[in-house]
Amino acid sequence: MLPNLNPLLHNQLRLSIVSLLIGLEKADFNFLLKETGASKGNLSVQINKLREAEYLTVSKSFVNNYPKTECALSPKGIKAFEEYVAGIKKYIDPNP
Amino acid sequence: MLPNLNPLLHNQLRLSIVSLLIGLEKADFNFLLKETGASKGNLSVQINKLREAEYLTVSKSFVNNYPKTECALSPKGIKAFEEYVAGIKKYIDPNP
DNA sequence: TAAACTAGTTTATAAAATAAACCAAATTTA
DNA sequence: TAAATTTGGTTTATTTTATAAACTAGTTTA
Repeated sequence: MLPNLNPLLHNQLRLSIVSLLIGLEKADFNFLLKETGASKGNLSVQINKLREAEYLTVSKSFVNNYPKTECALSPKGIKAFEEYVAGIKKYIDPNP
Repeated sequence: MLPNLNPLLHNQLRLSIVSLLIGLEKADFNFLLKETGASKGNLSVQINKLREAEYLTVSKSFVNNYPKTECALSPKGIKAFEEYVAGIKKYIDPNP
């Protein structure tokens, strides 16, 4: 039977965030905003959901007097992404 | 930028239905019920959404006095699935 | 003929996604 | 220097979606 897909990752915006972070290891709020095309509100909410699940860590600082929010995947997040990838492949790969 | 994912297919149950039908060309309600593990109500709703989008055709008949609902993917559904597969691969494939 | 079963559909509720509205601090402009 | 604008977000309200529970309609079995 087809495996369950982690509902936290089976969402376009959250999957985008994690997919981008997998390649980058670290990214700030505005980078994610531009790359995903999401609204600020939606991005903020989804980053928080991933943070609550401990899939990523969020560090806030001030750079040039402005607040700066940076995100980085945690090992837990990397593992969840890898499992999600293995799972979705069963749905999309006709020859497993 | 990462492509948008067809929201109709980016749902576990509907993706399961289409994924199963891609391999089978035709399947009845109870087969899909067993293979997906969904509730009857949920399966009924999601089949109807796919039918409304013309991703699959539904034919109803009577076999051994009982109603029988059969589903088959349409060319439109096959195309949508192929596009979805191409899209999600950009999210999960680190080396495109 | 009543109980249980088949094969679904409809509907009510819960959860999720999203955008709009908001906020505070910094900066620019008039 | 006061008002307007921009930055970098968060909170909240609304809409959409997903799901299960309840229901329908008919059949079989005891």
